[in-house]
Amino acid sequence: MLVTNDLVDKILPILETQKIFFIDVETDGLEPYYGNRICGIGIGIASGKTYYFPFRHKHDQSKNLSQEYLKLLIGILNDSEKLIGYNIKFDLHMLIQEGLIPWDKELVDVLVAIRLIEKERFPELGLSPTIDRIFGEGNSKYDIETKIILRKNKWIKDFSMSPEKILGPYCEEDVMWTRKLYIHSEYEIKRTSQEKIWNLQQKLTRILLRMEFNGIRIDSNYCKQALNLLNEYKPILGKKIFDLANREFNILSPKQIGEVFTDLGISSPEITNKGNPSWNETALFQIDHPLSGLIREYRTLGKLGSTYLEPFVDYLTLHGSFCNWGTATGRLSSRDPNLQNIPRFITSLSGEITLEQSKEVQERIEAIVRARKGTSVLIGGATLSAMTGFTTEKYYSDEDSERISIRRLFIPRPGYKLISYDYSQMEVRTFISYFSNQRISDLMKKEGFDFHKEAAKIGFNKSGNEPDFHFYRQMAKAITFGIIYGIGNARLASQLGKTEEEAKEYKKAYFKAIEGSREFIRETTNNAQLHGYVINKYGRKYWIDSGKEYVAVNYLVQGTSADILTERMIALEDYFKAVRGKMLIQIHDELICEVPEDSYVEISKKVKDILEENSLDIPLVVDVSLCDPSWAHKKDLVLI
DNA sequence: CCTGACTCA
DNA sequence: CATTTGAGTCAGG
Repeated sequence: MLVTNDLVDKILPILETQKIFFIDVETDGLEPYYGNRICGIGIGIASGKTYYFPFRHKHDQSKNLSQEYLKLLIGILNDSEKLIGYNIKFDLHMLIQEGLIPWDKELVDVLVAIRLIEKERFPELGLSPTIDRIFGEGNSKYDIETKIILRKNKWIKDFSMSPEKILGPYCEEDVMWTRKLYIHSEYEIKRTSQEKIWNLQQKLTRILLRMEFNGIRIDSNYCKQALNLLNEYKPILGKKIFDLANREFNILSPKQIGEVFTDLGISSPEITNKGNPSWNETALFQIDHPLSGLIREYRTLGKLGSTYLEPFVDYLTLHGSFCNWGTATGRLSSRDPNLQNIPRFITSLSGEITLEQSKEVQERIEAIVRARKGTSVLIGGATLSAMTGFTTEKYYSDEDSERISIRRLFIPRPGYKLISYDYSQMEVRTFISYFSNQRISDLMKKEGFDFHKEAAKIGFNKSGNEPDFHFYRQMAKAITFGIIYGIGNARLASQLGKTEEEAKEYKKAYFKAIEGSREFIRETTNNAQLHGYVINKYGRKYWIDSGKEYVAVNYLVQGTSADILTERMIALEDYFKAVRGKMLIQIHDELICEVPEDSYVEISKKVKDILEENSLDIPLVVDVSLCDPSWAHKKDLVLI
């Protein structure tokens, strides 16, 4: 029902009697924190009745309800107990701009429920494709027809341009279908015994809403400074490349890079997934020509600028969005911007050749070289320039004006400290928990326990003091991740820099050392084959295609880890409410938070305890670091 | 193995 | 001519 000025006084009292609402808002754009606003609100109630309240349609403003009524409606929503919507965080951010206070309400995202019950992972997760899948093709006709009208009239980028007569019924259909999907998914979740995981996911929605609402502060001065530095240096580097190549070309185009190298008589040592010559980092590492190092450098700078500096330069606070739907395993994903892949390394602009590098950088290079041992031309000092034509490093210092750290952009609000809480070797611990290896479980309770070191000791019969022990630790580490990721023997071998036969031998020794691991993997794969699904420790069900059973172990380990963190974030919510702490970013096994600076040490002690506790009884260890004054300055925080 | 963003063609 | 699409690359776990 389209709510008009003569109806509104009769309808609001009906809504006042309700505690649960289905909601869908229409807006003039997608960015609630950068000026976009609601033009109308769709509301559904338990009986199935739906209403559309137009407030800011530009087409015929006489049909809009006054701002007084908007306030009254928000008041009614504020008195409710439960709000249900499809991709509900978007609607809530918009409603927050109008005064909605959702922080103690039950918030239900029907999209999240749908993802738990659909066997297949469909790429189309919008409301209309979903109702077609679940209730039959053709049910979303209203959506297609409305979108055609909107597009034809150029209203598609700003729905508020359209008349309420068009958008109202459309919005009400959305609300109606949201309700139907909700009823359906409630039933299906019970039928597939996923109540536990659904309960966690539901609570997580409110936490993610809060994180997105909080946002994270950006040091825009540093951002501008870094961008200037980059823009000064990039043309110089470009010119160097053109001089060496004896021509101008688009350095970011793999195709054109290929042409340049072909003309120099150099062919690619790698191929892409589609079988074309590849010019990625691994390939360039193996090419003994000064161009390859410079191209790698140019690409890194390009990425830094276009992905991590330019998009942030006009903002003081970044409000990304975290999705608790969409991933195969139950992890979160992050977008607009993606805050889960902010570079850890620091990029040096001077083009210097640095031989002394941090352990982390060394390992990175070693891994690449090892992967191509035998075919690599990377032997001896002559090729070092290709390898280290530029450097990336781990530690940032303010004095160094020739280096750029993206994490340096991220700072706390005034009055707060930025703290990072990191799970130590979380996936490994989850992996071990699947086959109750008591001996390792006991060791894992100790602070600073290094699983890879231990695996190398017992797997390869080492004491830990051998000169080549580092090598064996790397082997053990590669095998552990290889197993968790479900990679085949061939890829493991290439990663180890060994033949397939040798890799198998290493794996055998490993399985023998880590008692129970082989049986766990075998059983999991068998279950996937037998039933077509596996179930993780929280009851999350993963449907697995025949022939892809090797993903099952990864799904269980990655998914259970993700669900542990979800459970712990829920546990943190109440405590943070009491002490004014804020969760800002989750990166799978790490939580970046803002904590009041006057008591950050005491609070962090408690947070560590909360995060280490868990209902699965896995011995988890959380490392706490202070990021002061920025994320780039991350340092261990000793808590006594 | 699980992601998302950007660029080119 | 503008917009969409697939491939390639690379940032994180």
